[in-house]
Amino acid sequence: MERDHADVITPGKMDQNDSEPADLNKVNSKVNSLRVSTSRDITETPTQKPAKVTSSAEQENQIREDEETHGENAQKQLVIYDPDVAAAGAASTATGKRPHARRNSLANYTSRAADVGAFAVQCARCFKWRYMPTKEKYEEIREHILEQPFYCETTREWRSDKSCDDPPDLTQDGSRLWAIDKPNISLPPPGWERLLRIRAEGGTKFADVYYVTPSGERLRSMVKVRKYLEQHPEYVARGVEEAQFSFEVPRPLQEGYVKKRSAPSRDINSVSDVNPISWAAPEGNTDLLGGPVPSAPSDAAPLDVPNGNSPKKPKLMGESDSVVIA
DNA sequence: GCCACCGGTGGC
DNA sequence: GCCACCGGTGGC
Repeated sequence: MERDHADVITPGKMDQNDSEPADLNKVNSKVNSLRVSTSRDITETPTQKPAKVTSSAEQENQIREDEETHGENAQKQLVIYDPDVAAAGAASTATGKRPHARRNSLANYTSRAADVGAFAVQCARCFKWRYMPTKEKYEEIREHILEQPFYCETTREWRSDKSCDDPPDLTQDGSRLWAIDKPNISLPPPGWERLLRIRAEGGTKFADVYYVTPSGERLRSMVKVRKYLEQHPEYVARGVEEAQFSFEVPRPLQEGYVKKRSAPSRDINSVSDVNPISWAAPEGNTDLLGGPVPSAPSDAAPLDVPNGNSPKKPKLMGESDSVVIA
């Protein structure tokens, strides 16, 4: 295949010395530096099955089924995006005028797009979510997630030392925006960065991917990458190749986050919709994530802050969001 | 003027 | 219907 170039970086044991749960603080600080303005009213109809809890055996079967059905692993790696300040966003958009401000200072985040706040990966065994200490580590794991499933013990690599017996690092409550990432995306070449920008709610797209070249240029399509490499053969000489780039974006779990394209021509059929199946219940696959999440006791998800006053009722995933598995 | 962000669309 | 790609533009 074209994506086997695992030797590009092979950090093998790249252990950044993030020990301890301080890792999470790290993640947090990242989060805090980027705000989101999405006014994601949770108008989600709670029609989804409320996270049925099944035996792990059942789940494994479920997983297997899904794997066969969808040809994808059941274990999803996630990009989590913290829409805290939802209220702020709502305020600015309520005026009807374009709040086309760019965030920079975290003080005035009237912006819409934002960076991903934190990354988590689901254990293939217990299905609990584990924070990734850094985006880089996340990307490493994602690159081979299909062949090398992630387990809680993997957190040893950054000395987090979680096991399946430990409570989850976080659960899918309504306090964040969750998105399912695509598996096996190649690491960016050394010196390059893959940038994921989440768009504001209600737009026509969920996110954008940019590659930042070592010299700081931003490339936003394969066409541009190709062109760039042509003009900079030195990178090619050093082994940079197109296969190392992917502009795939995650999918939001929150249905309706992205506006559907309005039908170009009114077709009598489509006008009265009639076809709720077409995307109301996509993939027909709604329980994976809702699985085993142990009712997340008080394990105070490190990221939820602003909504500290929200109902502390442990909402299981699927309860407020319809789970859309990519 | 630059660029981050968004919308639109053509091709699959 | 999705998504790769690109044009437009508001805010700086």
